[in-house]
Amino acid sequence: MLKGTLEGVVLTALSTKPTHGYEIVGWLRERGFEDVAEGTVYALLVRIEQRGLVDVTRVPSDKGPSRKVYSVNDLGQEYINEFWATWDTLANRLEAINRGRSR
Amino acid sequence: MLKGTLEGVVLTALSTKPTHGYEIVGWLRERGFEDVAEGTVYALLVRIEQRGLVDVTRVPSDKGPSRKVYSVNDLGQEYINEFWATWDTLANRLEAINRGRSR
DNA sequence: CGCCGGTACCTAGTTTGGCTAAGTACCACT
DNA sequence: AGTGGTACTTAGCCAAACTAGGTACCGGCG
Repeated sequence: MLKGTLEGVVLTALSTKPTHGYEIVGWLRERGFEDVAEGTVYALLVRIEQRGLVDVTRVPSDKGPSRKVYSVNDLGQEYINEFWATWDTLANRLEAINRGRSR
Repeated sequence: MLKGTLEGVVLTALSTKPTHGYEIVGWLRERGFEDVAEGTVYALLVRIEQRGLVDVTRVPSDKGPSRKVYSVNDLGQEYINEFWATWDTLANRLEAINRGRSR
């Protein structure tokens, strides 16, 4: 059911604080997305990079291999705004249906 | 972004009133899902039937070919409950992230 | 020194569930 | 006979999740 929302979520995370994939995974876990696979996140990051929604810089780490730090650019910010707008209308529609259902 | 939610929505619709595919499409259109393709709905109906979430009866129509009327069974109702539960937690998580984002 | 665990990233292949774009067929009405 | 609304079906595509690995860097420990 998550489909499509993960991208918006990750971009939103990156917009408040540019960071790298491994940390994003941890950030997601803290927010209830426990069973999002690492591979999913990395694939997603590749995708948003290819679409030009984020800028990337390599940053060395003292605890392991160098990190790819992603930061949201203008196009990405635009995407984020649209994402939350569509999320909002979808949530409203669903809420209306949920209220009307028989329980 | 709709992915996965359509099923729950359609099943919920069917749980309040058993009906056929063509009417479901209209029902969806009235509730903001204007651009859900007919093919999508019929494919979805086949899916939920194969999973045993609905029972089907053929009902003749005086305006066209006979209708396949779907009604939600116990298993389907269970699915609906789970669907709204997961939707709820997802919506809460998203809302929390949305509140926290920089605008 | 070697290896283990944590950090960090990447890939191939599959499944799911949308989409388009057709086609079929029934019926009423003109 | 043809048109338009009703009603269902199918084949094939694509995005985005998933599984299930692999690679590599680093510090610390025996």
